[in-house]
Amino acid sequence: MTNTERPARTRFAPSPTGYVHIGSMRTVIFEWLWARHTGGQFVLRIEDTDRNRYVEGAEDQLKESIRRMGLMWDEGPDVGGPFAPYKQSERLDLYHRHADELLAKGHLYKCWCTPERLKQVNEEKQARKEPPGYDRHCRNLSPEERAELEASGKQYVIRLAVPLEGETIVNDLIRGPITFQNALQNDMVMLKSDGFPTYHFAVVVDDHEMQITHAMRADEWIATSPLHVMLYQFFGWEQPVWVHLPNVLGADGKKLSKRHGDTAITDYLDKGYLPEALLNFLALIGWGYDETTEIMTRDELIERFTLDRISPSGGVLNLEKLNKFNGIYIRQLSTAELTERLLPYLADAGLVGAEPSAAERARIEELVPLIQERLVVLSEAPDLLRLVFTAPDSYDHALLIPKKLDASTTQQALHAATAALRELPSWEVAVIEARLRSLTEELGLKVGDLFMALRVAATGSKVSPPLFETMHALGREETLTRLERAIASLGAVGTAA
RNA sequence: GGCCCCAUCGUCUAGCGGCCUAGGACGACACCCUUUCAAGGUGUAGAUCGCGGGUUCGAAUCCCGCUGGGGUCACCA
Repeated sequence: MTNTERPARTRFAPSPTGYVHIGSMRTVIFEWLWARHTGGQFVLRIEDTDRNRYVEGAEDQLKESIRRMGLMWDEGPDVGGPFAPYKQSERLDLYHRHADELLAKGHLYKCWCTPERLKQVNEEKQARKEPPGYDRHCRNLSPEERAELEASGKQYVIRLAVPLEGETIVNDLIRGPITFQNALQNDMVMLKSDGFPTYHFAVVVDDHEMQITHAMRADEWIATSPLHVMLYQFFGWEQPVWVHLPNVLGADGKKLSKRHGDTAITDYLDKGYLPEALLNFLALIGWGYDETTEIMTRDELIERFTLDRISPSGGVLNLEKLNKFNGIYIRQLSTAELTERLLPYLADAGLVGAEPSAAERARIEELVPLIQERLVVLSEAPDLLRLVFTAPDSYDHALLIPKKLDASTTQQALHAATAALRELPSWEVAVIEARLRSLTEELGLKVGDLFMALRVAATGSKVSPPLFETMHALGREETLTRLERAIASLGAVGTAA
C-alpha cells in the first residue's frame, strides 16, 4: 500500500440517467472522505456517453443531491478545473485520439458486425451451451475483406483485442490481487458506432488524463476491471489504485433497489434526515473506525477515514439505526438551527407562510423545544406541532375520562382546574405546575389522572409534549377555551345520560 | 451455467495468531427517571466466529475443500 497517504485524487463518475442512489452516495462519501483525508481533490465527472439513456435534468438533480449532502466537488461541472471539460460528451476528440493510437498498435480493431449478427452468434453459442460473447469475426478478417469493408463506408465499432492467452491481475486494495484468464475475456466495444466511447474506454482515458490516483467504485465493476487494466497496459500508463467498494444492500441481502423502499438519497433528505446524520450513518456501512466509536463529526470522519478499514463485504441498510442517528443529530442542533431547518416543512403543511415572518419564526422557535427530543425526522414536525395550532374539534370521552373516574367527577375536576388556572398570577411553566399539583391534593385525585384529563382536554390526545410546557405554549386564553370546551362536551354527556 | 467476489449476534461492525469464557452500536426485553410520549440511565437476552479438514504449543484470525449468498456476462453505466 505505497503512497496511499499522498494527496489523492478521487472522482465520482455517474451517468446522468436518474436520481442518485443511496449506495452511490455512500461511494461519493468514501471518495470525498479519502480526498479530504489526504488533502487531495475530489472530482465530479459526468459520464454521459450513452445518448439513448440520457435523461433531461438528471445532471442537475445529481449535482443537487451531492450539494445537499454537503459534499462539494473540487473539480467538475460548474466549478471547472485544470482538466476541463468534465463531461465526457465534450471530450470525444480525446477518446478518438487515444483510440487511434491503440488501433495503430493493433490493440484495438474495427468491427463491422451488425447487431443482428451479434445476436445470432450469441444464440448459436447458447444452443451449443457455450458462454456468450463476440466471436471475434472481424478481428480475423483477411486484409482484402478488411479493405473492402473499410471502403464500404459501413458503420463500425472499435473493439478491444484481448490477448488470447495469459492472465490479467487486478490489484484491488481491499481484496488483494484478483486473477482473470485472458482467454475468458470478451473483445468488448470501446468506441460505439455513433463515435461515443463506452464506459470501459472513457474511464480509463479520463482517469489517466485527470490524474486520478484512486479508482474507487462499486464492486459490480470487478468483473470488467481486467479490461481496464489491459487498457492501461496497452497505453503504457500507470494504473490507479483500484478500490472496489462493497455494496449497500436491502434487507434481503440483495442490491438495494426500488422494491426495498426508498433508494434515492433525495428521498431521505426530503423526509428530513439530516445530511450530517446521513453522512455519519452511511460512512459506517462498509467502514468502521474502532471498537466503540460511531457518532463522528464530519471533521472526525475526515481525520479517521482510511482505505484499509473498508470491509470487502456488502452491508444491509439498517433504517432503524439511521433513525436513531438522525434523532441524535437533531437533538444536537440549537433551537435556532432546528427552527431554521423545520420552517420549510411547516410551510409545506401550511402552519407558517412560505416566507415565514419574524413573528412566525419566533413563535416556532418557542415551540421547537417541545418537540426536539421527540423528532426522528424533520417531516414529522407538522404533525407534532399541529395540536398547538389547531384546537381539538371534538373530544373522545374514552380518552378524556380517566379509567376509574366518571364523567361528572372529571367534569368537576376540569372545572376546578380551569378556575385555578384563571386566577394564576402568571403563566409561567413552574407556576402552572405548582398550582395544578396542589390541586390534585385538594381534589383527592391521582396526579396521573388529573394531568391526563387536562392533557386530553388541552390537546385532544393522550400523547403530547409535557403538559405545562404545552399549556404555556398555548397561552392562557387558548388553554382555558379548550378546557371549557372539554367541560361542555362532558356536560352534554351528562344530560344525554 | 462460466467467471469473479464475499462469509463474526436479526442488522451495522470491532477483531488482522495468544489480551476473545468474541467488544461496541441499532433493534428486542427488563428496570430506573417520569404528568403521557419521547429523551436519558442501568441491565438482560442474542454469535458453538457458515461447515469440514489442515498449519501451529495455540486460529474468528493463516492454508485447502465444501456450502451458502452476492456480482457479472450489452454498441448501459
